[in-house]
Amino acid sequence: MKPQHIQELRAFNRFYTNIIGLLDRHILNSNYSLPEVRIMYELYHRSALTASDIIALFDIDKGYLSRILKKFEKSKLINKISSPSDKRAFVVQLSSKGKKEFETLNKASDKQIENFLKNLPDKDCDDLIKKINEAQKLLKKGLGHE
Amino acid sequence: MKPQHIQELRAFNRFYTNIIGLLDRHILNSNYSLPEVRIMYELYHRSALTASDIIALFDIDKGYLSRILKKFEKSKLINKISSPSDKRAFVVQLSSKGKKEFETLNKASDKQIENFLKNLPDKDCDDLIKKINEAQKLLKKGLGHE
DNA sequence: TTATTTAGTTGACTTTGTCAACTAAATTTT
DNA sequence: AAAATTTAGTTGACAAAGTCAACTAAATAA
Repeated sequence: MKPQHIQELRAFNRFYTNIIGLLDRHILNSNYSLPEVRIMYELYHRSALTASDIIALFDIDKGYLSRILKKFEKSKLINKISSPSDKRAFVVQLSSKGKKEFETLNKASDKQIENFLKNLPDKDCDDLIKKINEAQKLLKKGLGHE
Repeated sequence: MKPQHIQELRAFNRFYTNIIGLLDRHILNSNYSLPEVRIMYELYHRSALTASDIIALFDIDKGYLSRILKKFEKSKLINKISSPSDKRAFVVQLSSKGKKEFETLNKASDKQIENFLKNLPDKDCDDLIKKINEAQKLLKKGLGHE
């Protein structure tokens, strides 16, 4: 690794922090915070998780999570099913209202990205996706050795 | 652009949000918040900016910025030089203490990235940087048409 | 059985960020 | 040039986001 590499990766990080910030701003105009949406995302895709699972996934404070789930419960986005095998724990699932809500957010995010990509000629778009996929693969390789 | 592209870019965004979050956690153990460090970064590299310049750069709330600069001033990281041409405005510069402080943070960030990259074989590292640079170029092209 | 650990909750708190009202100087309009 | 508007930055009041530690109750280990 050359010293230059460090500087270039950091430059990319600054750049991409801005992009992500821009995209996230969008979500922040919804009624949900970033962590909330990410939790919904996981619940949507994994169907059932305990609070502890979510803590492990995101390394989020358990008090904070507890409140987020309480908010979700209050607005009927989730069902808490108390685990029969462990009476302290419960499994969380998105309710159908929760699923619908997530799908709405998800579609909006898709639209946003679509809108962004549509300014890029097809060839460039194809290239871009190839490159980020390859980059991601390499990054994962790097992380694997942590 | 194919529908698949949207999904892949979004997957990358989720992935990279985690990476950035991981890297930033580091800064958050320093005595500075992310916006603070980013402001220092700009001051370090551009040498002199007005508060309005900074607002334009980051699209940050001016009240919030005002307090950040006040904090910097209190800990003698910056000098406020009131502009002779506009008595409402002032130009901000890092003091030598401020420069030193930033350099310390900056070195720690370099180390962190170095540490991350050192797990990646040289060839991969080279590839990775090429790919993110190319991706960045394409992304900028996309943004240019917004 | 006692001790320890684990799952989740709650209260008190800090940090981060937003909003609107405000002062003073600069600029535009008439 | 006087009045009206805009711009630069500050301040107070507040909301949202996040942290920390004490707590209950159940599970597991000694």
